[in-house]
Amino acid sequence: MPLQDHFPPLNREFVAHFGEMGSRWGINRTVGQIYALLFISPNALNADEIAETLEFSRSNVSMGLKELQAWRLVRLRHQPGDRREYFEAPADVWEIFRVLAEERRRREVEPTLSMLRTALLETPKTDAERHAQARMREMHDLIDRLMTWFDDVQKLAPETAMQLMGMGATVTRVLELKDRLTGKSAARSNAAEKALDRAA
Amino acid sequence: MPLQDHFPPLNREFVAHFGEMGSRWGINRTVGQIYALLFISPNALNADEIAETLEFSRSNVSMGLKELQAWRLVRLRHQPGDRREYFEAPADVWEIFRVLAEERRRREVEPTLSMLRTALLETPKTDAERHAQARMREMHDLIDRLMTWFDDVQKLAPETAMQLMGMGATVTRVLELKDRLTGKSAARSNAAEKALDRAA
DNA sequence: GCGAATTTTCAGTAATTACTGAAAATTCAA
DNA sequence: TTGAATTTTCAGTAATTACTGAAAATTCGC
Repeated sequence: MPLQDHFPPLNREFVAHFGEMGSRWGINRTVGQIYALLFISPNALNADEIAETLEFSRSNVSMGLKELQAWRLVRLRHQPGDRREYFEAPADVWEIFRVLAEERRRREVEPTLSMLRTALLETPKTDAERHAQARMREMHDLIDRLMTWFDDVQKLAPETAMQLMGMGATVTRVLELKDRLTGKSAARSNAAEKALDRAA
Repeated sequence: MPLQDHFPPLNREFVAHFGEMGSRWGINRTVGQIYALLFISPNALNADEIAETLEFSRSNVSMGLKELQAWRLVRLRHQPGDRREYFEAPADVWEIFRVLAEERRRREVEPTLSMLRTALLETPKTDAERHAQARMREMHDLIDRLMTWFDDVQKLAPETAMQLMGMGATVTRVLELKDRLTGKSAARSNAAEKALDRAA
């Protein structure tokens, strides 16, 4: 009886969903499915088990696992008395999020910032270039700010970061205090009010 | 003399970069390039101008613009005395970020949450399903928390949100105060210290 | 309404990306 | 070492996605 016969409908659907989602990101369908399978699996799986469950070729699984390792999304283990390699997804979902964010940043954000910085060093020759450079500066500054801030949040210990999530309202209060001290008017939004209620 | 001869190197590179980046996301290369071109353009462009500058077919530009409109990333304008449609990217980079985040959420996060919620309503039949469901709950709860918190931040007015970016350290202080009041130990990270210095 | 200007659609084709099986490479126990 | 077990590579092919030109649809001034 092949393994995939033991693959329950609930689990199948989860795996299928991540296959679909994977293709909306740059990640391909089968890589998404392999990751999803590992994520919900109670124990580490070897490549043959994955291939049999998902009905992919062994070589496809090998390539998929390589990509997941490049993303640092799966961990390699060895079972005593078994030469095969077993793979698992980290247990802590917050860690998974953190790793994913780091990798996307390294692969997408940093090259973009670097391109922008290079472009900003050039002396514009025409009006078109002058305007383009001004726009690039706006983009650069936004990304740079988002990243600096994200660093601050991300480097906190998981439980502190999770705490932070429930505290948007408190943050708003701090800003208001600062505004009051610096004499600016603190226009408190409706959204902030709701967050305040939830936090209370 | 074709328009693309006036397309300066600085601008070309920016457009090319966003083409590459586009394909790393689900977005295709030409859509990324069209958006980049509109982003750095000092004035709204019509489809023919875009097609000529980027050397795409007119129909390709038409499809690309449709997709950008579906993402709410471009705005349609009309010039007096001209029947053609002109397109532009919003000037405010923070607004662009907000719209992008909203769309990705609608297209990717909400369907995932919905799938997870459905799966969590099922009664697990096997151990495999029981474990899978527990993992799905962890994932659901993380995403749900991230989204709630992101709502709070996002709904603030742009300048307030931008202010917030510079205040990771203040947030940490608030958390420490809360910890002290509730008797927990407040392990303040090195990263938070650095953020504090920067904010001061 | 007519017709020129403009945009959209879509079938066909090109380009890209994904997947497979077979063969090569690696690993490790004996 | 040898060789069985296992993993990786890769050339060929399948599947998917992107792009084009031509035709259809729409829009709007007259």
